[in-house]
Amino acid sequence: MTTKDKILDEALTLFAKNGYDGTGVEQIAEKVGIKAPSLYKHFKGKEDILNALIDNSEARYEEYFGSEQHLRKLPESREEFIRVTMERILFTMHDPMIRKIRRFLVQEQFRNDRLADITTRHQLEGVQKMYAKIIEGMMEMGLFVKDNPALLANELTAQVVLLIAKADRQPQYEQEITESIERHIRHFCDVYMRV
Amino acid sequence: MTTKDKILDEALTLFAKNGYDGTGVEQIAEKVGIKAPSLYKHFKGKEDILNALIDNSEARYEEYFGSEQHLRKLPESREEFIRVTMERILFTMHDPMIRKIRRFLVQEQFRNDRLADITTRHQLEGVQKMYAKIIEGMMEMGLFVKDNPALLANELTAQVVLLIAKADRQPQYEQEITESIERHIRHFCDVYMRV
DNA sequence: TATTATAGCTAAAGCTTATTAGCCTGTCAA
DNA sequence: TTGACAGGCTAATAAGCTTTAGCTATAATA
Repeated sequence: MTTKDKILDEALTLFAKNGYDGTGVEQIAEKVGIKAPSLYKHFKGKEDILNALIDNSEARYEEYFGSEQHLRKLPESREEFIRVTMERILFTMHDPMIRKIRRFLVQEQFRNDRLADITTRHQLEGVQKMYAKIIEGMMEMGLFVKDNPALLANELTAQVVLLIAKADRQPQYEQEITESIERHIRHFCDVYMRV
Repeated sequence: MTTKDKILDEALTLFAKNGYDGTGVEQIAEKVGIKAPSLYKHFKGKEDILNALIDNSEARYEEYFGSEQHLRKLPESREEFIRVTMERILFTMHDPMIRKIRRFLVQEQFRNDRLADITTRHQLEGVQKMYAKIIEGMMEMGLFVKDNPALLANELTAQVVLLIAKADRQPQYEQEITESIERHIRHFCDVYMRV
């Protein structure tokens, strides 16, 4: 891991924790193990670090939501659908990098148009499109009732996104949040799955 | 409006726009029309202003979600339910004070436990409880199918909350967001209302 | 009327912050 | 071997920040 990458990594950690304005370049440097002025050998300034992080968030978005990996093997039963969906949600909740990006975006979403756009893609369009495809595939397999897949994907994901956001700010409720999410998914299956 | 109130008002406006750390006491003072040191005749410091704002957000929560005003006259038809729900949502979206509190909370939710708690109440529990009661009442009237009202309320409100958040950061999409919300509510009625 | 409190002001302290200038060392290529 | 460069360092600058001290005028009160 190069120093440049280490800077980005620690900067993201700190921005996620204390926000961009709440984080000093000195703090970042200290975590990296160098002195603040040395940062300027790698980046033009604090804002340059921010922009690099935005680029990374954008790339991460493509990588995670853009791939069609999740389509390779569609769930073939109600229980399998619930299981893989819960697995994906728990992964999203706990993966350190995704967590940091999520917290970072939530706090900085109003800083500029690009951040606003990425936040919407992460929070709405990304998950929505991903599940729309899965649900569409499962409709063709006769597992879901025929309906607008995009609309159903929204019904499924909106609550999950909100509950994950709650877990981010109040980790002490994680247990019950996870249960709420599973309850919601089961309810979703009750309503939209073919018996 | 006293100076103290004016300070709180302008502080909230600025915190909502640029965040707490992104706002200087000098800016607040300037908006109020006084010099920065004069602020200290009214508040012990910047953090004292923040705490007063948190108190206000808490009070505003009670006032808006705690009241049972919305229960006095329950909608008596599908179209009336859609109409009053859309009205309430549009009000929530546009009311300047509620908007500011929403933006403020979103950005500062990680600053301390109290802010995290209030954010959850505003974003989840408040709306959810309010609609749970409305839906429960309408179930008794035979308008909704019998089900768990809290669960249905979640299905209804989660998407609305997410879409309002999107409108906050990307007001240029307000038109389509409003349409999405109405579409979602109609879908909700299709699924859960008695014909 | 005398006095006291309120609420503004200027000046400035004192700290933090981002950034720059300039130096030093080790590495690698000519 | 020499020279260039990458990447670290210290010292310092310059600006910004919050907050305090102390002055003044007005309004309320005894």
